Parts: sequence; structure tokens; C-alpha cells
Amino acid sequence: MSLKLSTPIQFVKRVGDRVAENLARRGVETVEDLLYHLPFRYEDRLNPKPLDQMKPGEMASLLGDVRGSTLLTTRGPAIFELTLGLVPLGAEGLGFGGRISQPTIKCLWFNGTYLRERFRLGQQVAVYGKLEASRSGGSGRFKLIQPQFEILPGPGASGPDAEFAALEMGRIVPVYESLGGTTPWGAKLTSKWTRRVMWSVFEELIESGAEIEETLPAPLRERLALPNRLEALKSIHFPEAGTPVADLMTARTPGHKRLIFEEFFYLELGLELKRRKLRERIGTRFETTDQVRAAIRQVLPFHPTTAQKRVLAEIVGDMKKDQPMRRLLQGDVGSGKTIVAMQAALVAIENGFQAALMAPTEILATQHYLSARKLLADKLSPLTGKPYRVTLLTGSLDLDRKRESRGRIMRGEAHLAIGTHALIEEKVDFANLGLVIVDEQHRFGVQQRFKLMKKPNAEGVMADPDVLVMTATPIPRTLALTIYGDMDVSVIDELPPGRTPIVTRRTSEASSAKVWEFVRKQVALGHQAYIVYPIIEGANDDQPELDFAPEPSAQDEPTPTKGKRGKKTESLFPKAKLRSATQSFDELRAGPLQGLRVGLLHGRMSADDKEVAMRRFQRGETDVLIATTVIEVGVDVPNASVMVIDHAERFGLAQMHQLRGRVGRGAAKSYCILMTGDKVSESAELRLDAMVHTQNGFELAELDLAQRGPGEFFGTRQAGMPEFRVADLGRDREVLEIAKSEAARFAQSPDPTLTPEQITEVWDRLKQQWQRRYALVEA
DNA sequence: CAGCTCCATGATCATTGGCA
DNA sequence: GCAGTGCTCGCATGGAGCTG
DNA sequence: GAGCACTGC
Repeated sequence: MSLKLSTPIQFVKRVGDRVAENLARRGVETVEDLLYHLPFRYEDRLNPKPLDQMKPGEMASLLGDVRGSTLLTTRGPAIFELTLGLVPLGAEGLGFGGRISQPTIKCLWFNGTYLRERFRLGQQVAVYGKLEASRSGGSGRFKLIQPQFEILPGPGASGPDAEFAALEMGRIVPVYESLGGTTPWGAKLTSKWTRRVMWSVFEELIESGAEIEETLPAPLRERLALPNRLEALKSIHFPEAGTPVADLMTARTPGHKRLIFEEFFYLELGLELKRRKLRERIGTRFETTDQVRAAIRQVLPFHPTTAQKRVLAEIVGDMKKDQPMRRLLQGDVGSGKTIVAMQAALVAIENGFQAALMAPTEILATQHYLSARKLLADKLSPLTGKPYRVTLLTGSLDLDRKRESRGRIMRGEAHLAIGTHALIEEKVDFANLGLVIVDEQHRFGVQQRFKLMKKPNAEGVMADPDVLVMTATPIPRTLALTIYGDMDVSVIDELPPGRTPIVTRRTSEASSAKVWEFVRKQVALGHQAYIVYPIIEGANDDQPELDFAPEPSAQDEPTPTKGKRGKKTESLFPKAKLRSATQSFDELRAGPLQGLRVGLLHGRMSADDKEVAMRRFQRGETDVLIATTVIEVGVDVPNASVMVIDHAERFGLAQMHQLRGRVGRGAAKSYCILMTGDKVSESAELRLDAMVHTQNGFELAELDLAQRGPGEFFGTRQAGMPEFRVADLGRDREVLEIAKSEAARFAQSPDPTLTPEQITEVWDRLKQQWQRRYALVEA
């Protein structure tokens, strides 16, 4: 039976039950899965560099003849030592007359008893491994520890081994992540093993001539000079000699590009399709009459920024169209998104429609409500000549008020309804809803976003409302293109004038006393402070509560602190290493912040308690709020001027940025203090630096994306972020752009060189993929 | 507390400099 | 199916920190 | 020595 991509892995040579089981554990169940286990690194084992130019620590690949070997016996396991006479570069042809003193090198293998029989005097051996300085550091003398080796077949018989030898040496060698543990069982699934299996799979695949399923139509590939699927995979696993290693490592070879393109292409095609469908739908068409302009003028800020003006124009432009608007409004904290949104709402209202504003939490909804009331108070609608009517709908209202509120919405008496997502989506029938504003703050919910729109608007016309999604999270353009790929994007990239930047500084825990002192001072000046911790409680019952944030510690490499003694003493107190919110609440209140009014807020408190704590702080009844990251999404407290982030090294960039955005909202000069423990990984160091040096959310977001993959950029799954097998949003931007335009082109008017079958094939594949991978099907 | 994964470790040679 | 053979590949181990 | 392919029953 010939191999197919879908063939279960058991049928591959060298894979038996045992191994299959292990592979399955790693998610490899079919030949395809295996082939998509790409090398994560390559070694150029064709080292033309002479030995004396190399330094210890470098990888060397050398050729030599066996001069001798010994088995060093030790207390423990024996060590096998091999002495090789090296063939100097370019001297292969020298006869014995040359009499150059050939340098020798020693290779040693720990626990290498079994190697004793393998080498014979005079054999040619290729070795590859890390150079280490030999004793008495005279440069130029090295030894190799545990090198990879290959015994070259004698000039006589070229056994069947020759082919495999060629796999390991004298070429660019792919290195795979181990597919099984390092323990007794998985010991076989090493890089070398993988290479062999891969190789034989390709052999079979190619030999059997079975064309593996192609996913991109040939004319398209030709135009873009992309190899077919099999070629691409082959060239990635076993690159031709001469392929630049740098290209391989950065996934820039045609083979890589091909696979990446494929993934992006289908993603973009799907998004394109959604966009098209949307365009066919009927939306509400608003007009901008003088009335409308007058209404907007009423709420215009004193100094609208040019960005604000531009964005509003973009939004209004959409609203005037027949198609429903789908627009994402991005703006850093404090950039004035809300005002823009309110203006959009007015456009709808002045056209005789209702607008809805959905917020992720009750607190936020309430806050929006209050500020909307304030903004619209004593303003009259030019349309009706009466005041605007705003209504609030949240879960904690009592039943009567809820009912009343709903009634007003239903009867069309309320112009603007503000509430939490759930409430507005589920239980409300609008009289004539024209615009929905979704404030996502930072929680993306691709799926939920559309619930409300689909609600049939019984009004004779089945018009979809326009939708404006706001987010305070700066999303790098590439990400926005995919997560919100079916939406247009507007960005407010300018802060209103007159804001003094937030002073950001780093300290270590060692100088925490000063920090608390500073907090006291600020409080004495009448300001308030936040102190944020990564966890709620001590380690025993740690439920990190960060439902939306990835555990930042996960990617913190251990710092290269060598001290063993240090570790031991630390392990006497294994837990309490991390300060937690509750713990510090007790300690600070009793100690450094004694006498101040200190509040506590974290995600495990009851909704009521949270509310209370927040309210208190908001009203200035507490001076200091000790919290976990829940406040990220929190409320405006203009009077807060200090944000202390403890264990800052454990926070992601985006998070820190959000947190910092909580202060500096008032007139007072504001501060953000990043306090770190002593072990700070390099990447954390980078993050902290970035925080200190820039306040630009987009810059930070870009950096964040680059640092940890897009996968980690906010918990992805619930964000509906597609996962790629090969592609990497941070790295493969150009390919993404190409794929995007190709997808658009394809959807628009497929290349005439494509046959109808090829076209339907693409569509079929698209359906499959979207159903299986992105689960965003069918709007 | 247990189970797992990751990481460091193990052991030794021979050295120079000048003459032909 | 099952046992036997032959083949290739091949570091083992302990301690430490992390997760469930 | 572990797994696997292959052979012979």
C-alpha cells in the first residue's frame, strides 16, 4: 500500500506500536502530521573553516582517520576516547611525502563502552560536535565531547549505509525537536531518528509517485513561483546543498514560503468571503444633515485631535453607506475613543435610530452610562428638540428597573442603551436599532460580537445595524488583519494635547521602602495609588485568576544565576517567593502604609465586594488600592497618580501597558513604578526597558508580538485567533500581505487560467479548513 | 506530594622552544 | 498470530524546579 | 538493551 498523507503513522517504516503511541502523545497521528513537524534549526555540517580559526564552543565538522582509541575506566561509567588524525583542509591529496605533522583531536563519549568495537585503525570518520578547549588553554587544541559521528564507507564497497551517511554529514542537516521524552522510552525519537523516518517517508512518497494532495492551483503557484506541496516539504526537511542556512532558519526559502502562503491564503480567502457576504447585506443608511452636524458639535471636545477627526470621518463614511458598518476602533487608553463613539451614536440617534453601547463589565457599563449622561445633560436633540434619553441595563439593577429599562428600549423611548454584553444581546428587543457600539476593552470575542447583529430587526426591513467595536488594546496591524480580518480598522494614534507623560521607573524589591515612602507622599498630596500583584494569594491555593492573561512566568527563562548555595537557602522557603495581593494587603497595612486607607480588589472576591472596593477607591474613600490585574479593565480614577507593579517581570508588555494606562488620567503628574524581584529573565528585562522608554501602545504591542509569538499575545483560543502550523504572524508579514491580495483577487475574479475544477477545489478546501480549524464558519 | 522535565556532570592529556 | 533473528541506534544519573 | 522489520512456524 502506498503512503498517503492521511495514512496513520503506524504504517510508516520504523514506527511500531510503541513509537506510534509516543508520537500520538505529541499529536502526530498521520503522515501529514509528521511531515509538518518541521526542523526548528539546521546545522551546516559542511564546515570549510580550518580548525585553528575556530574558538571553543563553536560547532565543528571534521574529517579524520582513526589513530587509536581507549576505554578510560573510571569510578562510574567508562568513557570512550577516540583519537583522530585530522586531514588538513585542502591537503586531502598530499602524499606521504608531504610530512606535515597532522594535528590530532580527541573525541570522547561518556558511557561509551559499546563504541569500542566500532572503530578500526585507519578508518575515515566524519565527526560533528562542539569544540571544547583542551587543558592548558593553548588555543588551537581542542577536543570534541560527544560528537555525532559517521564512519565513512571504505573506498571499496559502498554499502546501503552510504545513503544514510549522506544524511548526517557533509550537508545541511535538519534538526528536529525531539518527538518523545528523553527518558528510557522516548530515547529513540531523537533528531537523528526523525531524520531517518522523514527520509524514508519522502522516498516512499516520491517513489510511489502518488501525487500528494495539492492545495494550491498550479497556475497560482506558477505565477508566484511557489513549489508544489511535496517539493516544498522536501526542500524544508532536506534542503539542497547550497541553500543559505540563514534563509532556512528564518523560514525564507521558497519551500517555507509556499507553506506559509497556503495557510495565509486560505485564512484570507475566508475573511474575504465574509467581507463579501457582509457587503451584500443591507444595513442602515444614515445621513449627515445639518441637524446631525449640529448635534455632534454639541459634544465636541475642546480640542479634538486630528486623529479623532479623521476617525470620526471614517466612521461616518461607513454609516452613510448602504452596507452595514463593521469597523474596529483602536485607540490607546485616553485617546478619546469614547467621545468618538458617542458622536457616532449621535449620528444614529439624529437619524431617528437607537444606539446601543455594550461594555464587558458592569462597572464599565455604569461608568459609560454616567459619563454619557454627563455629556448629554442639558443638550437638546436638534431632531426632536428634546433632551436625549439614555438608559442603563445591567444585571445588578433590580427587576423593576430592568423591566422598565427594557420597556423603554422596546418602545423606542430610549435613544441610547448602555449595558453589559450579555444583557443587551439576550433579552432586549430594540424598537429600531441602528448602531451597536461594542466596547471590548481588551477581551476579544469574535463569535459573540455577531450575535446581536443577527437578531432580526422586525421593522419591515431586515436591516443589520452598524457595528463599531472599540478596543483599548493596541493590536499590531498584522494581527488586526487576521483577528478582525473581516472588519475595517480605524486607529486613533494620537493623544490629546496637554497630557504629561507618565513617569515610568524601575526599582527592585530591595528598595521597596522608598517606593512605599513615595506612595505615602503622593497620598499626602491628596492623590491615590494602585499597587498591583500578579497573584491573589500565597502559593498554596494558587489559582492565578488571570483568566484572560497567559501566565507570564511560563516563558521566563531562569536567570543564569549559578549560585547553588543561594538556591538551597531559597528552597528553605519554597513558596512565599512571590508576593501576593492579599499577603501584601496585610503586610503593607500593618507596616509601611500604616495609617493610610488601603483597599483590596481581586478576581476571587464576590461581585458585590469588588464593586464596593472599586467604588470606594473611585470616590476617594481609600487611598491605596491593592489589586490583581482585574483593574486592568477598570474604571477611571483621575485622582490616581501612582501605579506600582510588583513582580513586574512576570507581566506581559500588553498588560503592563494597560495597567499603566490606569493612571495619568487626571491633571496631576503620574508615575508608574515597576518593581522586580531579583531574578529577572532577559526577555523580562527587555520588556521593562521598553516600558520605561516608550508609552506608545503600538510600539509596545509590536514588541510584544515579536517577543512571544502571536499565540501568546493575549490568550488566543477564546480570541478566535487562528493557529498556524508553519506561519508566524510576527515573522511572515510580507507573505501575509501577498496572500491577502491574492485572496482578494481570487475571490474577485479568479485567474482565467484556472480551470473550473481548480476553482471549486479551492472553495471546497476553504470550507473544510474553516470548519475544522477556525470554527468561525457561517455568519 | 508525586510525577515530570530539564540540566549539569563525569575524567585526562600534555604543555615549551629551538634545531635540523 | 507468535517466537526467533538480525538490525540499528546509543549516555546514565541525580537533583532541581514545575505542574497537577 | 530497546524497538522494529522480517522470517519461519
